[in-house]
Parts: sequence; structure tokens; C-alpha cells
Amino acid sequence: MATKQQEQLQAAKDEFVTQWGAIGNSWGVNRTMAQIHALLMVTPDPMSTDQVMEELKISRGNANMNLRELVGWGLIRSIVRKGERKEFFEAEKDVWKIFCMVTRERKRREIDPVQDVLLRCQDQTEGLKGAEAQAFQKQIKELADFVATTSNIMDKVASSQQSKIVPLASKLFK
Amino acid sequence: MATKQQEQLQAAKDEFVTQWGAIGNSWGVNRTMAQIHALLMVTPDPMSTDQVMEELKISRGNANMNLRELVGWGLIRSIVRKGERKEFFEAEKDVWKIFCMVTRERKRREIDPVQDVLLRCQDQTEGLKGAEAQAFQKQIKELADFVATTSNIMDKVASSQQSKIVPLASKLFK
DNA sequence: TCTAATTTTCAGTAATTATTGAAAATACAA
DNA sequence: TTGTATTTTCAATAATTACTGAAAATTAGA
Repeated sequence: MATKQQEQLQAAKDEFVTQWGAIGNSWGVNRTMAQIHALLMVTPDPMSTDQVMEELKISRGNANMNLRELVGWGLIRSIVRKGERKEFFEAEKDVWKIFCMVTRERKRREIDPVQDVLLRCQDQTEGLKGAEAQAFQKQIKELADFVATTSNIMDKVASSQQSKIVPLASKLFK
Repeated sequence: MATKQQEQLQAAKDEFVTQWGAIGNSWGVNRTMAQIHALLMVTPDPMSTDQVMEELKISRGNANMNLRELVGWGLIRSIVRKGERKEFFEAEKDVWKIFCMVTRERKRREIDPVQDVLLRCQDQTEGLKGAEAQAFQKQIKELADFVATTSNIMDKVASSQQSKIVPLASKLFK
């Protein structure tokens, strides 16, 4: 029989998983993917696909797809145990590493495409004359310059040590 | 008749609007809202709801709703011209201000709720003993501490002058 | 090789989110 | 006030995205 304390802990974990899923939406990732991530973050031992399915009451297809996606983000990794055919998964638990992975992926998905579009617009209007064209070019250039800086910063942050960035950032913005 | 140059400029604007809309998706905002934003950013004069509807071929309800949403984000503002009943809209064109607005809004939507959840989980497991509970508490605490730092940085960045931050950031990450 | 365990795919369906269009509400001028 | 221009709301519908479950593919041991 589960003790009172175990129940309380389980309730907190469930809450965490549920809420992390809801938050996932506002981050633009699907609920299930966020829930699996949360579940693995608070589960000390690696879990199999079946355990994840059972715990979250989701289908095999759904579990498989979102586990792969999380591996793609670098937020979880697959573990193969000797003598076991089944694949297991465990989450990266170091918050700085999680942050770096998310930053890298977000840059790739959200910043790089913007840069491409802006460059294309610059090429397309190169050499055009007239007040209207100039206004357009100016706006696009300002966006492009800003995005380029952002892109650099994200690259640097995502590939640096937490110990180097966080204290600096804290001092910078104190 | 439109000159070759005018056509080229128009094509570039259309491309920008279309692509910005597509990118909006990956940012978690709906396509139409992103398109309206793009359109207003590259249109020198304020536009009426009808002009936006006409340009993007969307319904009045859709236009109205997304214009309001953009006003809510602080990315566009409504203009009332004397003698005109119609409301006009113009975009904030200063990239740093755009960035601040987006940062503020993203913090409110994406960071604040995470903080709430983490605090709730901490409260819920306060005082629990045992290895499992401790592991959970440790993980949640690390997330909470990190998110708190992030939250502070976003607040500071979003309320500072570009001239103060960008040079510093550039030096920091050179 | 064959067999059985496991993973992946994907067509069909469910759930969610975005959009329309027209009616209702509002705001303004006369 | 009343009439008209304008904005807002919202139920119905369309479009998109997520999920299921079972079949197909893959993998590894015998």
C-alpha cells in the first residue's frame, strides 16, 4: 500500500506532467510531447515506450512519434540495455543543457527562416529607386541586421558553459 | 500603368507578407496575424480595416480580431484621423521596440505560467522525505531557479534602451 | 534461414483552431 | 432623438493538427 507521502509525491508529479503539457501549447509544441518530456524529467530511471504509453494513456503511434521528436530536439536520449531488446529513454536533466538544446532548436526553426526571407527580400529589391522602395529597403535592412545579431547571440549562448554566461548575464542586468 | 520597378517592389512586399505569415506559424502565432503585421510594417501609411481585408483577401471578422490582437501585443496602434469615422492602423517600425514588445508578451505567456507550475509543485512536496521525493524536489528547484533568472533577464532586456543592451551583448559574446 | 519481439508507418478519425459572414452593438453627425 | 457608418460578436463551417490502432517493416536471437 502506498504511504501518504508517496501519494503526495505522485500527485505532484502528475500535476507537473499535466501542467507542463498545457504549457507546451503556449510554447508551440504539442501537448503529448511536452508531457512525455515532463514525465521523463521527473522519472529517475529510463522508461520504455510501453511504460510511457501506460503512464500517459496514449497510443503506441503517438508515443513513438513524440519520443522520436524529443530525441530529435536532444531533450531525451535512447538507452539500450544489454540483454534487452526494448529501447528505453531518459531525459537530459541538466537545466542548462536543456536550455541550450531548446535555444539551438528554436533558432533553427524560428530565426533561420526569418533570415532567409529577409535576405531574399533584400536581393529582390536591390537597386530599386524611389521613396517607397527606399522605405521598404530600410525596414527590411533594420530587421535583417537585428535578426543577424540575435542569431549570433543565440549561437554563442547555446554553445557556452552555464558558468560563463549566467554570472555575466546577472551582472549585466543587475 | 505600373512600371517594372513598381511591380518588382510590390512582388517583394507580397513575398514578405506571405512568408512572414508562414513563419508566424513556427512562432506559434496564427498566419493571418503575422501577415497583417508584415503588411503594416512595409506600408508607410496607416491602413483601414477594409484596406487590410482587401489586400489579404480576408473577412471582416478575421481582420478585426487579428488587428485587435496585434494592438494587444503592442505591435500596431490605432490611429484616428480628424474628420474620418474609420479607424486606421500603423505598425511600430522600430525593431528594438518590436523586440521589446514580443519579449514582454512571450514572457507573460510562456515564462510566467511555468513559474507558477514550478512553485506549486514545490509547495506540494515541501517537507516530503525519501530519495524519490528529494530527486523530484532537486529537479524542480533547478528548473525554478533557472526560470526565475530567465524571467528577470527578460524583464530587464524588455525595458531597456537598445543602445545600452546591444553593444554590451555584442561585447559579451564577441 | 525462420520466428518473435519491437519499432515504424500511415490511413482514418478525432480534436482543436482559424475563418467567415451576417446580425447585433456601438459611435457619431445631423 | 434618428439614421448611418463602423466595429464587434458569435454560431456555423472550414482548415489544420493530433491521435489511434493495426498492418508493415525492421531487428536480433535461435
